[in-house]
Amino acid sequence: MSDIPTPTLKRLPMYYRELVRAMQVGKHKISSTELGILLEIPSTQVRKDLGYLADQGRPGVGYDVKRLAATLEHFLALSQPKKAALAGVGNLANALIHFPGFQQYGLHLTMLFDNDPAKIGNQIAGLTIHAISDLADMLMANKIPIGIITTPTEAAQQVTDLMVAGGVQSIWNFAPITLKVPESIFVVNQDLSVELAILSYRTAQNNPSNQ
Amino acid sequence: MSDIPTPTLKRLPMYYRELVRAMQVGKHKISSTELGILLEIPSTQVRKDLGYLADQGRPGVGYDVKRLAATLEHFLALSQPKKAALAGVGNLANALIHFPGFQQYGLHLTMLFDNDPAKIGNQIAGLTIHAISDLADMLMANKIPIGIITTPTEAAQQVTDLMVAGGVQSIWNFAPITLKVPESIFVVNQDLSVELAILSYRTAQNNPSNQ
DNA sequence: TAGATTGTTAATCGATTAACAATC
DNA sequence: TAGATTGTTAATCGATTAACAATC
Repeated sequence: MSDIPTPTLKRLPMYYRELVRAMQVGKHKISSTELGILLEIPSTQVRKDLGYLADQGRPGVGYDVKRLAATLEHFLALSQPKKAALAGVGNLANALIHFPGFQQYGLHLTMLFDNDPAKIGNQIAGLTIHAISDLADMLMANKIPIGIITTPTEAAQQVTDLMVAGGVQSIWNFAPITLKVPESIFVVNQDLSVELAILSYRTAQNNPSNQ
Repeated sequence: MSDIPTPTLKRLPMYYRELVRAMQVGKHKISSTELGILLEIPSTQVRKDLGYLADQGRPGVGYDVKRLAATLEHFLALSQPKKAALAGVGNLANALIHFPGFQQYGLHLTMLFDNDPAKIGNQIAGLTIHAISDLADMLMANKIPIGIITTPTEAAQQVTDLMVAGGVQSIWNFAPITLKVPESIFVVNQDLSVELAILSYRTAQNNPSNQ
């Protein structure tokens, strides 16, 4: 779809983050070397990455902090409001509902779903919890483009199918399962246990046998 | 340190996950093609990845599910208990404390820290919340190899320094910041807002102007 | 002008994929 | 034996890094 390399795409939000920070301390110009030091990335790669954007630095001077931040904000569509619905209202959902990053990145969590009768009808942070059986219809009716899955693994595929039927374009999946979706749907897998396993491996490596 | 490629390392826990699932349904043998279909990975890559392990498949037959699972469990050190301490007891911490993956992957959350006097001394899931000022000493005294950072961004570097002083070997960082640590410390950055930004970008791509 | 820094081309590096002989 | 599947070598692909002329 796009021809920007995935590794580059993942670094763009990090540049954005540092630019926002630079703005906050009143910095006007920043060089690829400075950005590189902040993020532990070679300056060549910073320049290459930023080359994918419409913005341009000035030789001998660097990049205009404010303008580059605005370019990234636009490129990543961060200020374009995007509605999201979440299914599976447990502890993780609760953390996400209160996650400040959502507002910051233009995601508006507007609907919650669960299949536990004890939860349906309750409110969290001003949002009512609806029945999973209403998911597809409500998503369709409200044109929600993003689904977030924080259900148990067993329910994840079924909920995915409902979200797809409801017309979502992207899914943020926290369940440890490879979801089957039509090709046009974009899925971000956020499987915390993959990271846990790597942490386990690296820690044991330093520490071959004990504790 | 190790010579296993990072992309391979990230796929190993996924193979493990599917093997556990296969065991649960009583499957004894599995081929690289089957694993590949489950995870949407070419079978060649599956074989290449599994080639880094001590286990061997049998031509014409496939891999022994139980044995391969055990090999992975050992390789990733999942059954080797590893103590972890967490700093910053907010909503995200609460989700992690109740995350079932921890037990499953051998991580034992044994200590919580916060600097809010209203929280210090309280218990969550049987764990007492301690003062940040005690962090380094308590980690050192209890030989905790893993630190988890769920503090606000502003506190993350300071808490990191204390964890490093306390002797941790690995850090799981949920704050959106590139931590400065000695080279020997392994850091997993779990910045949810990076994924949010990518979700924002891909969703807007499908949907150039609205919602 | 001298020094700094960009954008970009070419070289390098490393991971993925294709192909296939060996094995069950 | 015929069919299936492995492990591995070689080819391909794509990302990172080095180098440097152009620009401020």
